[in-house]
Amino acid sequence: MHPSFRVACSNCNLRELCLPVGLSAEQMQRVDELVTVRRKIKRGVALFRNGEPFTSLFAIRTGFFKTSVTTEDGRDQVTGFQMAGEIIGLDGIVNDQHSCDALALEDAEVCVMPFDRIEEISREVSAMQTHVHKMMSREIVREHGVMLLLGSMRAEERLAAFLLNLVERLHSRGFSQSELVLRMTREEIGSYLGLKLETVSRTFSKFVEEGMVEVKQRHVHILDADALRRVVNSQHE
Amino acid sequence: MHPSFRVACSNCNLRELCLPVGLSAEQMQRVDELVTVRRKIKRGVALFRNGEPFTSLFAIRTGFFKTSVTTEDGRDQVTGFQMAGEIIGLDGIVNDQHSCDALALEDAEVCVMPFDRIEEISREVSAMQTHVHKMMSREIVREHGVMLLLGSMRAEERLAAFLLNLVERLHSRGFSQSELVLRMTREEIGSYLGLKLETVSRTFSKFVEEGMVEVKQRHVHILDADALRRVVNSQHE
DNA sequence: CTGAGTGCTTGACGCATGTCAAGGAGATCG
DNA sequence: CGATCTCCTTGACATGCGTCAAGCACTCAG
Repeated sequence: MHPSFRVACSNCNLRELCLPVGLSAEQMQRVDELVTVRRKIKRGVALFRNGEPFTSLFAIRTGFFKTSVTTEDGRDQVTGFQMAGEIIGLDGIVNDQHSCDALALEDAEVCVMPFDRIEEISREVSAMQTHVHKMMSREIVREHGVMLLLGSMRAEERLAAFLLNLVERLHSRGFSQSELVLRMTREEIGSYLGLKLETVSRTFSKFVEEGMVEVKQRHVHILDADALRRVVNSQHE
Repeated sequence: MHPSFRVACSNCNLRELCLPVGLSAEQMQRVDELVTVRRKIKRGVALFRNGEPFTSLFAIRTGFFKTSVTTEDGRDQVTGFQMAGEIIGLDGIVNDQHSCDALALEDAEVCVMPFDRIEEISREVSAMQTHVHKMMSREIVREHGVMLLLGSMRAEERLAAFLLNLVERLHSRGFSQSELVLRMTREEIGSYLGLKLETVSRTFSKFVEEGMVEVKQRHVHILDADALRRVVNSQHE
């Protein structure tokens, strides 16, 4: 936890993902005071855990995370996978403590954004305020989508939607629209999609048989994205 | 849409559900400017629909709503049921348009809270700002719970969890902890829980056989809440 | 190189839930 | 009061996914 160089959001290449756009120089200066610390997280290590006090949101600079909720009786549900430019920790605001676990699926670095400072800046810079509101609303809408997926889709539809979503988010960050490397296990995908790992594996195999994707362990090559889209919209019902 | 009397949050008996507590008289006065209009919604009528421009959040004063998302291919998912004191419309913030439908399941009245005014007051009254953030975070956490339910629970567990949640929310509003009237159909419950209406019906019947509840159409009497809790925590896995 | 560990695939089988169908119970309205 | 409609219940059957089990494919340590 030794920021070897001055952190400045204004110079960050992920700026437009984490922060509002169109700020004046003066406003940008205010916002630059937001992130004072970056934190490196090794693969397999938790950024935060359920029950820990909430103080900050985290903007992912590099790496890949999963968030999951757990019940006393040992049930476990992955609630999302997060990549560079995305924000984690919003769940902690309501009770001043985190209500899920955030685990790094590969070595990662996050920008620590103390929430009281976010609130302070939001009161002064209304673009920042709007940005925070939209960020939270976006998460709510994302979760609506997951509920739709879990509540009404079949295994193939779920996995196809998952792959398309992942590759789209990667593409918007400058990666390929057809190649991706899964950072999570089949079991974690299954947890997220409400399926068992065997079903995930079988469904991958089925997609391969049908020529829609190539799969080599965690390397996935999407050969026919339209076919995947048709699977998602198969309006089976 | 003719508010027959001056609307004043400061006098509202639902104040502590919709608004921050511990405001000074001066702050309360600011907040009182928030709601200028109340709107009555008849059963079966939409408060808003997917795609409509977003301008306001709505605080439910009386009545009962469901929110649902729909895809082009006709899939439909109920994302929540909302009752007095709860806020709907948060999904609309991110894209300035609503991304779900909100339908009144019984005659209802809502307080219209223009969002630009919410933002304005939030900048001045930090208790209001915090309140808004917590409201949105609460919704995110609630949806995590639904994801857990949809992703990892079996039919009986889902329905038991649903009933316990409903009755708890009603109880905290001064209603019975054991009696409730369902405002939604079996099909709507099913959509919310990711089940078909027949499964919902059969599961109700099973709970009745086992003496946990009495069910007469939409009237439900919970006879053994602990048994329902055990069903939810059956850690079947 | 070898062995152990973890993650992945595949097969056989079972069960929870979906599907289809029939009929009953209340509500609403002429 | 009877007709119609919507909602609900229940049965019989089908099937998608889970469960259990075996073995393979990487990775990493020694």
